[in-house]
Amino acid sequence: MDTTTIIEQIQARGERITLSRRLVIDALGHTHEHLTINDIQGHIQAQNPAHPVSDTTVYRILQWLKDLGWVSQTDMGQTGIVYALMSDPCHHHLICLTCGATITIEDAAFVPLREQLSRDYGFEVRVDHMAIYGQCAQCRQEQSHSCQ
Amino acid sequence: MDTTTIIEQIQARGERITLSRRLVIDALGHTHEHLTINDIQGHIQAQNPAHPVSDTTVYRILQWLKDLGWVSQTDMGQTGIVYALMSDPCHHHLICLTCGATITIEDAAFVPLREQLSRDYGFEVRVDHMAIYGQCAQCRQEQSHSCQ
DNA sequence: TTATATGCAAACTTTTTGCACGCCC
DNA sequence: GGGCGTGCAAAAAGTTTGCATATAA
Repeated sequence: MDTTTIIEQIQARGERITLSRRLVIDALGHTHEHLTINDIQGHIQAQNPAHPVSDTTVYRILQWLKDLGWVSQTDMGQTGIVYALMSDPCHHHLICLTCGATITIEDAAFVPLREQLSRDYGFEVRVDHMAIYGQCAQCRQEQSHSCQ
Repeated sequence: MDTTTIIEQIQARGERITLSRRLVIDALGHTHEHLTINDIQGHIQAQNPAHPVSDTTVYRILQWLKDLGWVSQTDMGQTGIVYALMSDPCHHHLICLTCGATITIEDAAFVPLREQLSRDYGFEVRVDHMAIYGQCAQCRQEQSHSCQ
């Protein structure tokens, strides 16, 4: 779904669309990566230097989009907190606690878990992104060489 | 595993054990819940008012325990960041984005996922706690009553 | 004795709030 | 025109750092 469609859907719900809101949505829609506040600011700065959006407003717009269910928020640990459009194709990250590497994985791995949580608890998982911490293959190998 | 055993194991690794460190470990070991910095401070205050531990030191001790792999850190959203001993019996939380309810679930639900990530990516998940965001059964039901 | 842990104070980062002004519908 | 969104400045919350002192081994 492109950002124009998203904006139309938001408008159809009676929400007011301003230039600032459009710019934040465009920044999120421009990539499938997950963006920090700084990433969003940087993208707006690069794409539309004539209309900077203050930190305050970016925070308020992200809160509004989260409340509407259009944006997810994820704590990526060292990287900080990142945001993404829920409409993006789903993917997730494995984050290595030893070397900090992030491994992108498809959503398919989570489908069985989601089905189970829905079946057993009636709980509907509503994130387009999950961050899973642990240790990557390389670091596991290196650690096994030392006398641990 | 009780906290005495944990402390012995840490000591066996050549780490220095101080009263402050013992108190933080005791606070974490006293419950199977996940504790915020304030929870830890509060527990120390209640159990051992004669030896308060400064915020600075609690942060440093938690960082140290995380590096050693004895403590997990989880972002619980509104509740803030919580810590728990990795040796505790594993459990996880479903957090409702609508009403804020937290539902505790057993670790068993995650075993297949962990096995798959280990098999497919060589990645070893190392958390004793995962926070999963979504919407609980009751809020799903209530929302379906309105014209959404 | 000696390296390491701690407390205090201050700095720093990130996020939130109050209020006057400006803009979308 | 009226209500809602925005920017600025300041505050608040959470976390980190430097340095002198205290303590475990």
